[in-house]
Amino acid sequence: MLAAAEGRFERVEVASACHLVAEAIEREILSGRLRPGDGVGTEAALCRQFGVNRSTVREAIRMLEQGGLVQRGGDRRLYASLPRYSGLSSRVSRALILHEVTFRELWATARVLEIAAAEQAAENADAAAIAALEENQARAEQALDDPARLAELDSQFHSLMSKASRNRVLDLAREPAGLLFFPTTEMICRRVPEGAARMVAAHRHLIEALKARDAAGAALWMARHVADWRKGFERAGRDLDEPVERVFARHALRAPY
Amino acid sequence: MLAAAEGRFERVEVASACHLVAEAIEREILSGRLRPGDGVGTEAALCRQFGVNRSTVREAIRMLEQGGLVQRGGDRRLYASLPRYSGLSSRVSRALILHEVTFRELWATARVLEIAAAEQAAENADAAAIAALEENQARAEQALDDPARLAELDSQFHSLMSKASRNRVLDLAREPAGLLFFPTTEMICRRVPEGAARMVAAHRHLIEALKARDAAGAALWMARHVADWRKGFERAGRDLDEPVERVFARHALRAPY
DNA sequence: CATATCCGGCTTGTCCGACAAACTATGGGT
DNA sequence: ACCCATAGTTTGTCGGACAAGCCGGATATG
Repeated sequence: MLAAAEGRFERVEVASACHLVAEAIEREILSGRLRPGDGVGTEAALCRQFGVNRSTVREAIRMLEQGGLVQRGGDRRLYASLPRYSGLSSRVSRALILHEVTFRELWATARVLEIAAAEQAAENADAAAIAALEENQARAEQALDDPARLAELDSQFHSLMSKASRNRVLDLAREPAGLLFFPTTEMICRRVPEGAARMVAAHRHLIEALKARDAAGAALWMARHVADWRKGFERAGRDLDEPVERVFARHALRAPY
Repeated sequence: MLAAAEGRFERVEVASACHLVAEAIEREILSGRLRPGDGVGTEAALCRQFGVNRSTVREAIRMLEQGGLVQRGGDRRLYASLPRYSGLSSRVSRALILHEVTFRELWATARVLEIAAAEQAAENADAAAIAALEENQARAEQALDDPARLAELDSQFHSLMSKASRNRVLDLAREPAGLLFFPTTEMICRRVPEGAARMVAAHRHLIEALKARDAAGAALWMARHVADWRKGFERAGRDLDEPVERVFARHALRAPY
């Protein structure tokens, strides 16, 4: 049994050496004294500084590594680093799957996030971002009869749209849901023949709205696009209240850091 | 220098033993063969099964522990577990701070997420959730002249609202932004005298909208509430394009797992 | 018989020392 | 100035060790 946390007292702070070491290094980075890209020092040096064994230091490093605060360079050396968005997103996706959230929850959340991304992209997208979207669109038009490729391109389209919003908070909030949509979109394209055409049409209108700096138009077309996804999902005979399948963990599982 | 990832070839998969061990255990949990709460086995047992040294197993465990897939019980034994939302949120918040996102990004994202939470809470809140919000409101009305307490209650109010939406995806997407708002709200309450009154008034209207199952009303009042935050922020002489301060890391840093 | 106590085993956290493989740097030869 | 070999560093892993905490069972005691 896990220890019950039933009020009254706070858990007493029993900190093991490796946690203390990890926290010390973490503080150094969070406070800015260690800047991303700086070397953290060799394991032996850390042993000397903290006065603990190398095994202990290595356990601490493993923890920080998972948190993305520290990274091994190509030369295997330790460098302070910024937590990568992608790693965090896949971890959040994983958590969502394990908590068996339903497609309804996923869809309702993705809906507002995607619409917001489209709106803000219409306001903030630069030429490069729009060019990237158009290239994606060109590829999608070549792949109308390849559901797997199309689903991947759709996923990428939304990711590019989110980046185009130049809002990193929004981008990070959106990505976990995006990761979970990807596999389902493929299923929908496979089962609903007209889905592919509607998808690229919506993407086309979205790109036009971005070029025209038309936030309302972008929001409108994104709303339609997301509504289409839901209709396709239901037309494929699926129930929105199903939990997201465990199988999809494979996509979210890929390479955390 | 960090290794450049300059196209052409994918990184060759060079997996160290401890990563392989971690991935093996991770797969076991993601696939459902190990269910949350199940014991994972002692370190010695894992050594025997994988045929590696205990140090290696321990490094693998540290990684999984950080990911929340595995937890030490009160008896220090290893149990499979669900990643806790709170741990993930604080980590995302930390990443946002380190990436020096601006208040503008934060606000624009929180805006849509909070409004969506209010709408969905109006549709889905049960009696218990509404009662929790009312208790929070009662306390806030007692604390009108205590900015720190008020800011904490506001943060809690929005968290409760998000839980009331019964949408776990939305809740998880919203929380990181919420964690970063908390310290700033305190500053605003301190500098803008009328802020506190407007805040509890908005909360009151939100609760009424929830009781009336009035999604549009809830969205409207939440929009006003969030707009107020922004006005207060600007009236306090702050610029939306400032990055979120590092100092706030203290709040986001607390107890990851 | 019920209870209290003690002891031994198991498990974790940490330490020590060791070694192969990969990488760096240094210096020598051309 | 350039190339190569050699020595030194650093990481990843290993094997073994020990103290401290927890558990269960055996034992002593009322």
